[in-house]
This record gives sequence, C-alpha cells and structure tokens, in this order.
Amino acid sequence: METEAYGGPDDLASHARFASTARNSAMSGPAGRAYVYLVYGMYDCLNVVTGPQGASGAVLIRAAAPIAGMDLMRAARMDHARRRRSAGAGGAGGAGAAAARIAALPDRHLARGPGLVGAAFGLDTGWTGTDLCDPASALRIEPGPTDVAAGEVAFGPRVGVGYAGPRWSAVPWRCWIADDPSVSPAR
DNA sequence: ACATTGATTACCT
DNA sequence: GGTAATCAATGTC
Repeated sequence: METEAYGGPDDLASHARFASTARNSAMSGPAGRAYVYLVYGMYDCLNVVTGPQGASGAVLIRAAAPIAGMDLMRAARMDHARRRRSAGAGGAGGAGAAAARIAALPDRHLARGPGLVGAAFGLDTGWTGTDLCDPASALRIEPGPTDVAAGEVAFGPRVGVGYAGPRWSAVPWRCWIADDPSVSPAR
C-alpha cells in the first residue's frame, strides 16, 4: 500500500490551494470521508479526508494490495478499460488486448497506482462524501489482517507535483510499505 | 518516449 | 454566459 498526504491552502500541490469549491469542499469537511476526483480526464483517485473540521487535508491512496474480491476488481478494471476505449483513449491499442493484459495481471498489481485504485473499486466522483468510518458504507476503512511495523514504512517525496515548486515537491509526504509489490512503479 | 482525456478552474465579456 | 488553460496518470508504441 502507498499513500500521499496533501495539506491545506499552503500546500501548492493540494487541491485545497484553490478557493473552496464544489469539487474540493469535501477536503475541508469532516475527517474520515472520501474525496474522489477525476485526474487527466480518465482516472478517478481516492482520497481520505483528514485533519480537524474546517482545516483542509487529505490522503491520496496511491496503491493498494488486494486481500479479497480480486475477481470483482479485475472485472471493474476491464469495465474501465472498455469505457476508455469507447472514448478512444490510451494510445492506439484495442480493448481486447487491454482485457487480456488485465486478465494476466497478478492480484497484487490490480490497484498498483492511484488511478488504478479508483478503477479497481469502480469509483467515480459520486463517491465523494462517503463516510469511510461507517461500517454500513459500501466503501469503508477496516483494520488489515496484519499490523505493519514502523520500520517497514518508507517515506519519500510526492510524485508528479513538480509544478508546486521545490518547497512542496521535496517534502517527504509519500509513504509506502517497504518491499510491498503493490506500490506503484518508481518515477 | 508519446499520445490520450474531460472535469474543473480562472479569466474574460 | 462562454472560453482557454490546467492536471495527484496510464497504456501503447
């Protein structure tokens, strides 16, 4: 698993750098809610709202290691690929080739990237506001099967935030479980 | 290495 | 009210 933290208006890499709007208002709402946004017009990214009420903050889920429901995740990934093809995206490849690739994907790669987490869970921006702490929610946070030792967590600079300037692109707010094969490839 | 995508924001009238 | 510029990425070449 792999995450990235995003701060409030001071953080130039955060959506909170904009004035409060319909899209990012969830970031300043109650903690523990979902904030799903569309990036590059194709990929839905899942964030967990953090911090006290009124302060903006969120944690982007960059990658996840599936522990159950891999067949459903695989099916969701194929749906996503099919929709992209009908819009004509992703280079010149065909949907059949994409489906074959997804079928051959190891379980641990089903959600290996921020956009892929959204695709594997079938998320879209409509999930924004879902209470991730409510056991009745279809999307929620639960304790994992094993604890992670502090020494297994690695920290590094965030990905793809060069536009925010050196001060914010260098801050080590990306964290992941060391040696976890589900983390997204290095960039 | 390169092409693809559309919601969202900021700016203009 | 309408338009241009922006982007926390992936997949195929």
